[in-house]
Amino acid sequence: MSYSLTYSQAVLVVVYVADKIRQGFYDYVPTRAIATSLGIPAPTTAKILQALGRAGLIETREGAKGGVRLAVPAADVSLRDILDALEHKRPLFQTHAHVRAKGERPTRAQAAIGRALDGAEQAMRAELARTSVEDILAHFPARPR
Amino acid sequence: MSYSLTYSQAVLVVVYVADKIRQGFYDYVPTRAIATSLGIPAPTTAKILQALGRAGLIETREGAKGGVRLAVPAADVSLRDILDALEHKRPLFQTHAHVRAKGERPTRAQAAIGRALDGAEQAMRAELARTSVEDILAHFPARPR
DNA sequence: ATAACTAGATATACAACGTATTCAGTTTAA
DNA sequence: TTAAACTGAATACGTTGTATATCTAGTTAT
Repeated sequence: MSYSLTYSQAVLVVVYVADKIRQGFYDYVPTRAIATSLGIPAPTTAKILQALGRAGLIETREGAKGGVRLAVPAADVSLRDILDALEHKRPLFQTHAHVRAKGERPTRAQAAIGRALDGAEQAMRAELARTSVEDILAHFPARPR
Repeated sequence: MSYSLTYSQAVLVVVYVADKIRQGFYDYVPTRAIATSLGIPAPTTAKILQALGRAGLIETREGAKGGVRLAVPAADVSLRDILDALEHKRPLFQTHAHVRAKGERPTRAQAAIGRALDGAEQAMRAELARTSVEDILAHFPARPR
């Protein structure tokens, strides 16, 4: 199992939008332009952008010359922010919800397992928080060749 | 999205089997006994055990008085071992496979994103590797009350 | 008025998951 | 030898989530 493809696409979208600013384009970027450039279907792109907008990572403008642009500086957007925008802090591991063990021993085991899995998830989230969109941008030049 | 419920169940299963040994029961434990005690459907339990068996974490015995038992000491089984047995090292994040961005800039962005996501996954896996089944067992007493 | 945009809702196909059932083979005990 | 207790394997089914497509409605600039 894995995180949805949409998350990776969302990161790419945010990076693309941030890159536009870095290249000196400060206008709103239309959804369709993003979709075309990144090879992501427009409806999917729109959905991603809506989630990012609701999370306050981008701002949108309706109407002609509308589109999206970054609402916060690229350095202030971490991969974790994007994950939360898409996944709404949904837990990575399913622990207590549906396992109906009988007896105290398995129940205590479950609690211990749950804590360990939580720890692993927090480790991952902490690592994601360490990487900002600006860090990604740093891997290629600001100016197109 | 999340890891399958099956993974959490698998951990619980391994802990249960290890706990049996700790309680002085060295016989093979039948699948059905595990399923009943843990409230996991028998076919699901069987599938989990098959995966664990293929990974060498447990050994199985067919026939009457058959069942499963731990193939390695509980201290040598980490939560990561169990994850790999169930998920076969499938990546947590979908990165390169289906995003068909056009141009070098998005492609380089993708590579950078992929590396960052890999790092996050490795952080999680490292954390899982730090917890053994014995660590889980340590959270409750060896002897039943 | 028209074109270019987002927002929202609905629909569809597909994959994955969890569970159930059936059959076949193995092993032990009586 | 037979029956019971077990695992292994295959198949089926229902549910859920995901990705994509389509359509309608509203907004904004020219």
